[in-house]
Amino acid sequence: MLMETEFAGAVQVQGRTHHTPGLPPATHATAISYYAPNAMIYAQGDTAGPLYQVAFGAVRICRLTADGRRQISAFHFAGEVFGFEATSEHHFCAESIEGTGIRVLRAATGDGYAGQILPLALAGLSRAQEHLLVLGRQNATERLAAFLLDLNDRQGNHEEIDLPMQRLDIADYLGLTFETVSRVFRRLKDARIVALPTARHVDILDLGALETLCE
Amino acid sequence: MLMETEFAGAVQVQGRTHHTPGLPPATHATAISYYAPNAMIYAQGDTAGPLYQVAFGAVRICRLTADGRRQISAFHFAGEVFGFEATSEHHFCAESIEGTGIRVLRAATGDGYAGQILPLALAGLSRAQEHLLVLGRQNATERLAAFLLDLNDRQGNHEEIDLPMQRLDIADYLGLTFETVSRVFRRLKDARIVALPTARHVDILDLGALETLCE
DNA sequence: CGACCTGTTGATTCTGCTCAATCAACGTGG
DNA sequence: CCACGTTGATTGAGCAGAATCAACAGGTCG
Repeated sequence: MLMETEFAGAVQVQGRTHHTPGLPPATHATAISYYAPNAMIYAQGDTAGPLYQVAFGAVRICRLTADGRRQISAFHFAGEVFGFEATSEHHFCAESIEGTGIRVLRAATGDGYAGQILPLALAGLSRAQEHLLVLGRQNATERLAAFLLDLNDRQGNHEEIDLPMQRLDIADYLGLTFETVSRVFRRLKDARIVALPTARHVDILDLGALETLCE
Repeated sequence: MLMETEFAGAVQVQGRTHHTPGLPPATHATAISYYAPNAMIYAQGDTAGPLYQVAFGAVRICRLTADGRRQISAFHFAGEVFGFEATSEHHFCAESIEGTGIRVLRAATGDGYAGQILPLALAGLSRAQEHLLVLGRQNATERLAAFLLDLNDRQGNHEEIDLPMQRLDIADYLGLTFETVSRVFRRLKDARIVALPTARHVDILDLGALETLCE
């Protein structure tokens, strides 16, 4: 569905004016920067400030440890806003997953906008806390079930999920290995709870069973 | 160090006027409610609104799954503010760990205060994201080391840590069992990295080693 | 004192990781 | 067109770390 041109960085694209979910009121369309798949939007250690909104595509927010382990703290899709930081420095990095358009909203330092930013920050906090429960207390099957239900919600509850990210990204988000993610998909398939027409497309066959799996 | 009277609920105590870390400017001292150990401050499902500040004591923010597993998303100590919610309903519950004094700050709905609340919410988000890395990608030893370093920081870097919470609380915070927490303490003791004069008091003997443990 | 709670330690089990092979899809270049 | 290399995904075998089950010690409180 997206352009697959090959830029290392970003390029300006004409912005559109429609309002997407998560966009604060009184924000006007700005230019959209295009990022090729797996491009860095900001890095760990970069100066923080502006907020970013996904126009199209998908973004992963991740962090690397010294020995190469990676934790993805969140995925962001069209309409969602990311880039909040408590300090002036980014503790995580943001990367495009597929070809992705990004709007830069504004510097987050303006106090007059705090009332608009606060709900977004609180939503992010809530999502992170929810994910703590998954990482701290759920097994591999429950983790993947929770992930699929989350994606299903965010993609309109059509029970047909598009996975823009590869198995390693899912694994690093769920605190598993990509082999385990693959095996759990297999188990869900064998149990006729989901179908996998392709590796990047999931049909939910038994929504109730999936919900039961993560309580 | 604290009163251990036995109230099921809270009782009003005279508030003091000094400023503690994390207290937003222009907030004046209000009455302090006293909570006995293990008292509920708010429950999962309660209506959200006001923010709370720990005057003295310690609080755990936790969530239970249907089958009884528990995840503690955060601990809060004197001066810290908690009670943020993205929706009008609490998704987590807050409980006192020991005898604890709580100030109710104000209804969080006033937009004029968003500029004061936002930094606190962002700090909470940052802490939650940090904890995602611990739960998703670190082993038992690394988790406990990170926990001890965090507490050491928050208690003034004296390398003498006071643990107000029991092993089960630590376990539910770190996504482990209390037996594993106990065993890791043993290993750190055997390695002369910490000493445990009592089960609730930790002396850090080798700060560098502890820091190396969690990269 | 006895009951209970917290914490420690041991034995065993099991989930998910590591290491490794295989396969399919895709792109490139001869 | 096919040979080759690469990347992503799947699957298998064996292992390790943490969970589970269980026993026990020390302290506190009725």
